[in-house]
Amino acid sequence: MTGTIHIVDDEETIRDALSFLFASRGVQAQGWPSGEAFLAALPHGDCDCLILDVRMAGLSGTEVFDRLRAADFRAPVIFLTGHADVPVAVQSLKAGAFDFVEKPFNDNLIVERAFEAIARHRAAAAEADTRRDIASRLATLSAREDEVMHLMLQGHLNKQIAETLGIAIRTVEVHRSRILSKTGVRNAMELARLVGEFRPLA
Amino acid sequence: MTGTIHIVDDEETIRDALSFLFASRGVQAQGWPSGEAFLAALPHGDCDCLILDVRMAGLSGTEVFDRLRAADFRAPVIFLTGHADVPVAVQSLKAGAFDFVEKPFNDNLIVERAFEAIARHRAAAAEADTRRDIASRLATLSAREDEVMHLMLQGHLNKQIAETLGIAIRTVEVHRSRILSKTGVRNAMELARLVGEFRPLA
DNA sequence: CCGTCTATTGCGGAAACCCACAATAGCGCC
DNA sequence: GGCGCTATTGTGGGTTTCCGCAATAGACGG
Repeated sequence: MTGTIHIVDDEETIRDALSFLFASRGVQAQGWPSGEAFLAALPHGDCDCLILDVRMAGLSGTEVFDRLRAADFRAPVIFLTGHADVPVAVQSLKAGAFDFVEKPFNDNLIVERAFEAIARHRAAAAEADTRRDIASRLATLSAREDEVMHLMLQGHLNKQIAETLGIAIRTVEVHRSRILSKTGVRNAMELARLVGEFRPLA
Repeated sequence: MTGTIHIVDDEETIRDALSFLFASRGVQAQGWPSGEAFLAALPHGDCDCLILDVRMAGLSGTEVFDRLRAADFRAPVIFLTGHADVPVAVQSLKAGAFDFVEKPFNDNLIVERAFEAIARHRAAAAEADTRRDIASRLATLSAREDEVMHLMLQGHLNKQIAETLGIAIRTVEVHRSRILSKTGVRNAMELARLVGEFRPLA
């Protein structure tokens, strides 16, 4: 497993222990003594997983989490907590946190959770790439082409689309051809697959 | 809001208070004094939401939850807990519980959570219905028809499918026609939409 | 004004799709 | 054996799709 884990905890012993633990597992780790310090650096691209303590001087873990979400931070967040607090745990999980681990924690457990979080993050990033690619292709379509595409995807014949839009069949054919060309597919079925991957066919 | 909520808690005062609260909001409620009693009755179809206490004599709430999941019980489960226990809360949520509420709870909060759970349950049930309908249609296809359908959905021409399967084009046309007829769609595009709703196009 | 792009349209020919009508063969079940 | 179902195939005719070639009109920006 490779990747980079960031650890935000105001207890230096925890930061160092976790950094050493992850380094021994082949993962890079960087510690931050406060939420403020981490937010000031905010390494979007160079963070595969964030381990975040709940209770800290200054900004609390949950406050940091709120700011990260507002900043569209996508890496998975594993909370550490030394004091049980069910509502905070429940709310954070429902808000998208990856996990909640109590201190003192088992080394194997924290590593396993972190590695799973990284794997999930990787998969989600790949899917986001695909969606971005498809979106950029669809963005090249003119308004009319977009209109024709939706009718195509609903299974309408060219003559039906022509009637609906009040244009000639030949015009529909031209739009169809340009849609397929711009999106890089060979036929309407491939287009359906492309758009289906992007979002549910509406 | 209509529906039926079941409440499992060994404290009679809690059961009665919640039953009364929900009845006053137009929702039917039924109380059970133990997990064992609820599991013995196990009202699959007549349960839109289950409110389940964590700490009970006999089977605990989480033990009941495990058994419900093993029994393919689909209604959303809201846990009540009077003693904070973060690992239990985290584990239950990750296992699919809808929410975790601490006692003593605010009436409005519990009602709001329950109503949202019911709404989610309804939406999920409707989606499951759609998937079941589609599955039953696809189940009517013969092995050969299924084979042809997949090639169709990949955008292959009839002549290509014929070559791939080593059969005549006319045979491919016959299979196509039967596939559309059996699935109740008008053309290949509608078929793609149907299958796309069922599962991602592979 | 000129160039670029989109939207629109027509003609004619080729390819692809669709299907009624008809038939044979194989398999499984009663 | 008879029946029902699936798989397969052919013929001929109609419909739909596709596209090269060609052209006009409008909007926008330099």
